[in-house]
Amino acid sequence: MLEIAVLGLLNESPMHGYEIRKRLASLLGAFRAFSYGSLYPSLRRLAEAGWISEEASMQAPGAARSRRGKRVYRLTAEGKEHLAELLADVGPDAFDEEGFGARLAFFAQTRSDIRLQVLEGRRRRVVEQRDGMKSALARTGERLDRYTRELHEHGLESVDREVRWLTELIEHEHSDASTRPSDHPVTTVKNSEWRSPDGFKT
Amino acid sequence: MLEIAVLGLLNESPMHGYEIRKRLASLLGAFRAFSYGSLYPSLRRLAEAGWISEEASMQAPGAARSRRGKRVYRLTAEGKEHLAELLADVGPDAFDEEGFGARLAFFAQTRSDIRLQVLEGRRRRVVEQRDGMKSALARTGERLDRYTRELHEHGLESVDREVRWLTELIEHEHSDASTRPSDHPVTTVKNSEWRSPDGFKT
DNA sequence: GCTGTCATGTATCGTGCTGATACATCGCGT
DNA sequence: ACGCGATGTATCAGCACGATACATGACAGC
Repeated sequence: MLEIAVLGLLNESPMHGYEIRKRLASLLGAFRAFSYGSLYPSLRRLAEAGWISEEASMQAPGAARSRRGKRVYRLTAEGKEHLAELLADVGPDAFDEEGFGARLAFFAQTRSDIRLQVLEGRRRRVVEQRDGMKSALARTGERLDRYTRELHEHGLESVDREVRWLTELIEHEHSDASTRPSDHPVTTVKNSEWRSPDGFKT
Repeated sequence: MLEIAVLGLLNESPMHGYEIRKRLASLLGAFRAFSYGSLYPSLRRLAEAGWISEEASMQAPGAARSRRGKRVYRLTAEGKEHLAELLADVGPDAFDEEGFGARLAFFAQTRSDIRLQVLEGRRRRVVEQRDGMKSALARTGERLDRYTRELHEHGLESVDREVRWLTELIEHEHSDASTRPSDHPVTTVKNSEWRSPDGFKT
């Protein structure tokens, strides 16, 4: 989601559109690279909503490295508030690829308990996906030709890797949270993977 | 790319839009799942281009007015030709995530030398991406906060895994070609099990 | 027999992103 | 003096998504 990414970036410092895109690319890595065709309309929407302000940047000859840009975008007070709400909103959007990546990129600005909720929600989602893929592969795996099966197996392994990665992140988060009370970083992961065989009701 | 996926599917047998979507989802796995909002317009485009034909499969006594009939889509001769061109076109589009996945899903219908070109082109692309990520991580890795670095490292490992996967596929392709220098030319896959256009429960 | 609800089936619409394209200026090497 | 790559803003057609609407057959439970 561009909205959260732009606001998160502008929370660190005001920027030009061009710089936003560069920082975005390096921040999200190959994960996602937005184009100007979506960035500029998004900036306009955010400005109309009042989350950011749009100032023409004057030329300061001797001053800092204020390059000769045309428009500088800055997070407003409302925008700061809105960003906090977005980062703290642990709805379904926070768990899909896009939303999770955007939130993870700004975890440094996120409360610890929210971080945990996001990680666990994402993990729940990916586990669900993995199990679906696994059973689909078990059902139809024999009938697939070699290449399609390879594609599915590679995808399954990727998702499986993501589950393990998220598990590590969660464990690390737990051990971080318990640096004070206990000297043992290994906190027992309770509630580990109770899998109801037929559905997902709490 | 929906175009190649739809044509590839219809090359096996005629289908309804609904079934196309289901088969597409199971064929591409979690790799990609197109929605009706893109599928139906795509079917219309393909029909206008003449690659597929659109037949109303009305059944039952038609006293019912205001009834939406089922539509069966079938690959035309031109469509078959066009599909062959698409599968054999080893342009840049064949090497990005979308194009490669669509082509791989129909590798069984693809010539062996084209398969190799697609695999090697994709591998070249992914290696390039991996090296870019690796050097970017080496340059800025120390300055990143823990979460962003985790995101980048996980992404790098994923891409690295894909490189190794592609390498294995390529090696296997080579050994296949050498163990079977000129085998009996497997022509069109005769499907012994045919699905009727009206429902697909076997 | 009546009702709910699930799978099947076709279709559209608003919103948003991509890739291409178009400008323009700056810094720098040659 | 000249080009050329990086900086910088902006638009557009095409395509995909997610939500939504409508409709029918099957099948279970009351």
